[in-house]
Amino acid sequence: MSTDYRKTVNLLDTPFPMRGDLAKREPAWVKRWQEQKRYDKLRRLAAGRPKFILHDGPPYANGDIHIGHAVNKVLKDIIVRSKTLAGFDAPYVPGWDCHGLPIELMVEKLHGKDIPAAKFRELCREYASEQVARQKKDFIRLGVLGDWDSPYLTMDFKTEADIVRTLGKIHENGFLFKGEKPVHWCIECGSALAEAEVEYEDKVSPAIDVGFKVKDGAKLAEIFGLAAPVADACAVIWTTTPWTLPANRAVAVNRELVYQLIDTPKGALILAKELAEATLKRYGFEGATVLGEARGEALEHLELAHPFYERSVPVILGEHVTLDAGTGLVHTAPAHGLEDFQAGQLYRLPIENPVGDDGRYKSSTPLFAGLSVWEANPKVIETLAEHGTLVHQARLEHSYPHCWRHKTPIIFRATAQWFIGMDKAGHAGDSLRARAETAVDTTEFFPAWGRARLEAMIKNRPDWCVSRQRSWGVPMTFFVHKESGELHPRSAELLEEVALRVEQRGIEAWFSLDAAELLGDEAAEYKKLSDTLDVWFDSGSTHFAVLKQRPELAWPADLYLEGSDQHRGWFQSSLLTGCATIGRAPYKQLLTHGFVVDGEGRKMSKSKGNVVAPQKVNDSLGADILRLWVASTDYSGELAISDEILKRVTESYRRLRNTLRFLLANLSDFDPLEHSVPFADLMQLDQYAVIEARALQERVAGELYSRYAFHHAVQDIVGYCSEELGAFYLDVLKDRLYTTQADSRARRSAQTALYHITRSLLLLIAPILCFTADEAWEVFTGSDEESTLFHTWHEFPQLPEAVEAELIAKWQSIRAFRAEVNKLLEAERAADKIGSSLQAELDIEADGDLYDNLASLDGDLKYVLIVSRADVKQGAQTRVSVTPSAHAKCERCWHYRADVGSRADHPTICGRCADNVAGRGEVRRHA
RNA sequence: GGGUUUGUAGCUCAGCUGGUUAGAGCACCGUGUUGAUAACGCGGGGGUCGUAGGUUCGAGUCCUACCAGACCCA
Repeated sequence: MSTDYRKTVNLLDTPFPMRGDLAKREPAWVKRWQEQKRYDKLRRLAAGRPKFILHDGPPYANGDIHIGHAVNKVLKDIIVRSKTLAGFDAPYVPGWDCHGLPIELMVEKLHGKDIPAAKFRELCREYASEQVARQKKDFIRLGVLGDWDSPYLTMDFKTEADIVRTLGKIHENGFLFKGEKPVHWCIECGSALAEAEVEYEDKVSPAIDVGFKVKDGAKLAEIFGLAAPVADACAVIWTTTPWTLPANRAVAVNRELVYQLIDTPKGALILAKELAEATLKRYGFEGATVLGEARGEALEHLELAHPFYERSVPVILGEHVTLDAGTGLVHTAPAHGLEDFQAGQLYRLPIENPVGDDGRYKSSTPLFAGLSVWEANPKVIETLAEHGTLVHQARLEHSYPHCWRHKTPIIFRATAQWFIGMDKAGHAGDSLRARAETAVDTTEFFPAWGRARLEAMIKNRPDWCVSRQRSWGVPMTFFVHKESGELHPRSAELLEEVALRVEQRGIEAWFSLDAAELLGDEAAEYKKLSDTLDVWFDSGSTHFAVLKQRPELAWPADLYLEGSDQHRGWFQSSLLTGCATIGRAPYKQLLTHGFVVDGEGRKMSKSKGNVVAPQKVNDSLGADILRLWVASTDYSGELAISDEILKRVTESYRRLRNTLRFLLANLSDFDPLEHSVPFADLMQLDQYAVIEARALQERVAGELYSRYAFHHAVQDIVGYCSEELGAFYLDVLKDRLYTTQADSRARRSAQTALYHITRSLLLLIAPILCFTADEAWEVFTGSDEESTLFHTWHEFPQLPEAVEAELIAKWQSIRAFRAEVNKLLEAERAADKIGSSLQAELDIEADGDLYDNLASLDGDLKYVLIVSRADVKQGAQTRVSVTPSAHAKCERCWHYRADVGSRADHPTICGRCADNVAGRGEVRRHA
């Protein structure tokens, strides 16, 4: 009866299972790691290191997280973890954006609409808290490491106070001013509406064509190339809101369009050429004579008479003028339309708004004082007719904005608003736009085109209107003089007093404040501003409210990282508040990622049914798979996700996991303190393997992680596991690990190399596969208190550079040779001559360096090639002959050797195995 | 319509300043092994480099137009 030699082979097991079972096991790890307070422990460990501050862009506290949130948070987490491993103190304080309209709308939906303001704000606060809790749970489930016990919320009292202070600082620096701007206005509500509160419904309106008489007939003739001055000529506009005519300040034409002067029974009319025919038909003036043509730009500054007021209005140019409807000339009332307003700003037209809060003309309005705008419509038409300026009238059913609450038509109306000026010089003498442009210049962008995008936006953006007429928002805590409308001269000082109160009681401190408390007798002359701040101002101020305030953080941040939509959003609002308060951007680097799309590159939508929920991926495949998907995708464009893609990601994960499993198993009887072999004494193959591992780490940790090129890191790591380890080193190493004596130099040398490789590899994957890395790390270190986070990149041993260079060259040549041998072996296998490569024996001829390299391995060459015999002779050219071995197979090491059975007491095994089992053990020199 | 941006094997990605037969991992096919075994090794097939023009001795790499996407505006 023969011995069971399998038991003499070093086949080790590991508690690190082949299947991760991530979806099931991750939640338990999260729980345990939280109980161990790993984030806090890490803060203590990292104290004193150079800081790396990634400032979290606060997600809006409404709705469960979607895949885009997951991408964003995972990328941030990979960075925080990789920076930690790189030796930085990288605290991460997550945040939430808590004020604003969407929350108001949700609360109205849940609790109804007629709730007193104070109670309403309380409900909003409550709702936001619930949303934060829900999102937080999902973020934590993703493995995101951070200060989840004390995140920042824009509705924290302290934060609210600091948002107020930010506004104060901007005012002090001279960038805040009061202006006018048309807003959606509901007469019923008596207040401004946000876009989201506007519904479009059909409405019947009067549609009228109005003539604006040209004042200078000679100039007109010149423009249209006519010989004689034209009397009685009109520029004709078309409008469905006659009530806005009292506020008319101009007629807009398009620079590019061609206009005609046409002789009609109502005098000469100016119309856009392309619309002339249809328009004249409408008027019943078919067959009229065209007197001349001119481009829109020629008409600029032509003086016209207002259709019923003694007022002269100019022709202006506007790109918003199109051929969609009307006459190609557009009535422009800066007080009643956004485009009109913008055009008006360009031409410095008066914005004067004749309509009051109640939708009635102010008493100062000639002809229409006291009338509501709806009552005014027929009156205006009447008046036009009287003045002979009504060219045509009809009725039109069209889509018109309505109040979502009252279902009544709304109007556009200029109201007093507060702006942060872009071009107005601040007290320091420079404009915010200039500051912002400099700030963009000095910021580093990932990817680089982010700069162009932000630059373009800064260049073109209008003044920032920061005031809103809402209730759930940070108040603009200013006192305004009732008569003059000016801010209180002691605004800065008063604002700080208010801020101190807000710190204690939140924004309610302002809303419930009695002005007399701060102003004393002056209170009668001033009123509290009731406006709130644009929510973008809230999040745009977090660099001050969070980075500047929390001792563990620092200003400016090293990095902001958000989706590409935030060039218009948070990147910009933060840049502007940073520049307006402190004079520079609150970040040094800006990283942007694309949006998630489906496998076909289409955006996700419920209606298309192509939405991938992160919660679902977590619960089926595991967060590490989701994280690996994020990491292996090039985020600079869109990130595609689909079942197929996730399946491929899972395959990569398996490769990594199984590699780790093999490494851990073969290290399970290795104690680095006790068994390590000095690097210089390692077998050459092991030295080579360690050098390759070090090269990987240098590339991945040194270069790719610092450039945030995670998808390249994943490719390199997976490639390394497949090529370097699976296909070469580990495959070759198996014989030595399994068959040599457990504590032999040969085996400990291999294990020493594996130890370096494993430790390095686990730390390299740790930023991405946070669960798997720590699961493995606990096995690797034998402690469940341990974490990859508590360490920095592996420190590798080194040989003199020249020695290493020679070694690398040598083994590269051996591996190239090995690849050729594999092809030959495959041919033999195909010809049914051999099965396992160990059935083959090789007779090799080689010359030059190759000969030297192969010959230098002596008897160890066969192990490198995984054959039973490999003899090398010097020859003129490289030649390899493969022979199926004629010898018996050693039952223990599976090599086919002549000396199988040479020892009587071990008849079924080869000589070296006998030596390993019952002797002093074989000696390996090279591999 | 404007600004920014993407399009290389079934999937995810490489291909630097233009230069020999366009690479890798995974998937697929064949095969070996059964001491990484719902794993691992070996070999192999697979790409008109979105389309069409152009510049050049030579273009995936430069230019133009177009097509199909993405983000932000209008």
